[in-house]
Amino acid sequence: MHDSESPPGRRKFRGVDPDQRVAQRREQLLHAGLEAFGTRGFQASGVREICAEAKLTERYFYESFKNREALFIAVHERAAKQIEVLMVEALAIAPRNAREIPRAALRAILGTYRDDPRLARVLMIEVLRANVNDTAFVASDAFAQLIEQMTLSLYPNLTALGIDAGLIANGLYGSTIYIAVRWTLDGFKEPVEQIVEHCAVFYDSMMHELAQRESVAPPPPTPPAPVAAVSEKRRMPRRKQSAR
Amino acid sequence: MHDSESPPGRRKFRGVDPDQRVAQRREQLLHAGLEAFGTRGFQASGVREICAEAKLTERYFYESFKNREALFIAVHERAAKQIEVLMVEALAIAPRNAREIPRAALRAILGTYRDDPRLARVLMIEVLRANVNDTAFVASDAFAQLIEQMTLSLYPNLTALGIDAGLIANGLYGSTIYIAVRWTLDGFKEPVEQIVEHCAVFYDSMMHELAQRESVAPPPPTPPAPVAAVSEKRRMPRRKQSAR
DNA sequence: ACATGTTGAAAATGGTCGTTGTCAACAGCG
DNA sequence: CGCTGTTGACAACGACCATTTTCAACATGT
Repeated sequence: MHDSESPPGRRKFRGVDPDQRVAQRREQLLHAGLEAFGTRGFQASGVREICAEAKLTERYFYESFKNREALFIAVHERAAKQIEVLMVEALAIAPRNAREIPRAALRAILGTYRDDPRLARVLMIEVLRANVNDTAFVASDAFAQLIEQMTLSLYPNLTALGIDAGLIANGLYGSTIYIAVRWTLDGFKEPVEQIVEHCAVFYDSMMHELAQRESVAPPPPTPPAPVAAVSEKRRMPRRKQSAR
Repeated sequence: MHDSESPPGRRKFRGVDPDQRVAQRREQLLHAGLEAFGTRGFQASGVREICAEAKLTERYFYESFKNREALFIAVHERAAKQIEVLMVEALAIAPRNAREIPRAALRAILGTYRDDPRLARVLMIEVLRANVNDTAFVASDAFAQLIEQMTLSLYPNLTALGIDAGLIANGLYGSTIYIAVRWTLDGFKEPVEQIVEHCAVFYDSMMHELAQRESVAPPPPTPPAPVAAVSEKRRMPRRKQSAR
């Protein structure tokens, strides 16, 4: 530890200045982390291994990340962001009805998982193994948010029926995750479209079920209503991240 | 390590002979393991800690278990067996129809989880963190088996519709797990019956959806048919446990 | 060229865990 | 009683890993 006195005399190195070099190393570590966590898993990926893969030494690891978990969180965040962007793009050009919206989102997500299984593993499997937060199970990513938003906008008076839209969204999320994980662990044998359709059965059937329950209950029936547009990302932290 | 020559002079101790003493210590370790894994989690439970809780020393740990994972597997197996027995008992006295069968099973399982949250944590959460098997996600316990069996007996010609009953069962399983985990992490605030009903929505809606799809497809329609009795435990290892 | 920032390689530190061993006190049993 | 199995408490060893530190070689720019 140096004194925090003298201006730390920053200097370029091979044409790039310190901040850029740090960012570059951080990038290498993120790549290596995705590769390691996404193929060998969190537990099996030691810091040394990751550094070797990044062609860096441990010193630079701790330059950018507090510890291994911090790297995992960063890798996970980037992967989640990537998936979210792809999903939102797919939804933007999808027909705005209750049948196509889930299918568009599922196609985007599942297709991405098949194209890069490391994302599938990091986002669905390893996230549960790292001590990231106890609530990784709970609807907390963009996909789950969308489900709840969609459910609520389709059937705004579910609560009058004694149904908690959050729980339903969580269950739908779980059904998708479990099917997707099984597909992943099986090595993506079936075509994407088949998995999409199997996942979509849950969304279709839930929509029908909820529509029917509404139709035999108090408020005015709302038949095959078009779902509300997927507007801006309305991030509402459903649950506090357990502060490590 | 002794010579394996002389009959190792076994002797009683406080009225019990060696085998019983070993079994008794194993029992203590299983109890301590459930307590440790079920409250603090797998990662946070070291061998020394578990031994202290069992009021035994490490020597006796390795007498009964090869390592910490082996203990976890044993704890998990016992918990799974316990849940399975309770579920089968509940099903035995439940009305044999598609509405009550899932509810009876869900009531038994969720009630047990609320009465002993350690079981919930070990069976749903920690099992994914221990290196037990990669396929903990995949339908592999008695509950998931029941789901698939029930689905298939209700709608034997799903395959003709291009629907894989195994995937559907896996998805139903996932929806239940995710709802149950959320309930668990929330501290079991809602009453059991409310969670049962939310989980049951998925089973109800799936039954309706599949019935409708069958009715508009080739084979003869089979309206609200009674589900086949839950006969003997037909254990068919769906997937090989990753060895080691 | 010289002082200093920067890098790569690797050693040092500290902790945990699996595993084995030591030792004194105690219990069964001839 | 006295021999030996048995127990409990705990030290000891080696391995592994995360994290920190050292050090010599190299790059920069003045």
